Amino acid sequence: MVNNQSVALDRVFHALAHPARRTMLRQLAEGECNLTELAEPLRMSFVAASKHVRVLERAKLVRRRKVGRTHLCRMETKPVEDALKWIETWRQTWEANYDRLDSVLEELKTKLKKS
Amino acid sequence: MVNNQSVALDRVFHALAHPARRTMLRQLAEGECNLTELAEPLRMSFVAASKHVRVLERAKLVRRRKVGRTHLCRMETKPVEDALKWIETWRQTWEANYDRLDSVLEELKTKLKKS
DNA sequence: GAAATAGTAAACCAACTGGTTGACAATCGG
DNA sequence: CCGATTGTCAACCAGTTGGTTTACTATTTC
Repeated sequence: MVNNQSVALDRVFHALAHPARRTMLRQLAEGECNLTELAEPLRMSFVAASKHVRVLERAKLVRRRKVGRTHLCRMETKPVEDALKWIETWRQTWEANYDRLDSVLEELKTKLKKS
Repeated sequence: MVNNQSVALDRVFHALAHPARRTMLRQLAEGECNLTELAEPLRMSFVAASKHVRVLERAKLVRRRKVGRTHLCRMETKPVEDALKWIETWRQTWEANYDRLDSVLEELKTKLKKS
């Protein structure tokens, strides 16, 4: 059935995996921009930049609002929070286990010193 | 010059952008595994799984240790922490700006009520 | 109404992804 | 030594990504 939540995560992480899109997201964090403003700092054609915006939209990291002939883009934070939540759960597991591992190693080291 | 830090982030986010690799990472958070153990829960050939492990290695999320004929994989957390740090910085910006936007909107609403 | 601006759509391309199969190498257990 | 296990490598393939160019639409501005 290929979980929906999983597909959403796929898209978010994929969206974050390109420097041009991360640049856009940092810019969008400052506030709404239109496509021209988003494309301007990038060393690529306007069309290419427009495609990157679409990737961000597919990941629901960006919502678009048409105002006259310009398309204003606004950042959406929820999908990022979901991604962070996934990482956080994962982190809890590894911290539990790796901390345990570390204390086992520490115990071994202490025992070795005593012997 | 295409920043090195940026390439590292590209790889980490790309590594996280596939469900099979996330499954592997969740499993690795429990402790070291060999390739067979990592491949077993996935509905794909062993070779395909092995390629996913290589993607995780390229992102430095996994280190490999050869023990006899088995390859033990261990998770590395630093690259994830770096990725989280990037998101955190980004979040600080958007919280600053979107909170400000929200209070501006709140102020407007109050003024409207009064008039 | 004509020119400039903001953006989409379509065609194309090289490179990469994610999967397969088949053949091989190395190691372990009897 | 032989068979099973663990894993690699190479070739192949269809689909996606990330970029280009060229042509088009829609809106604003003069």
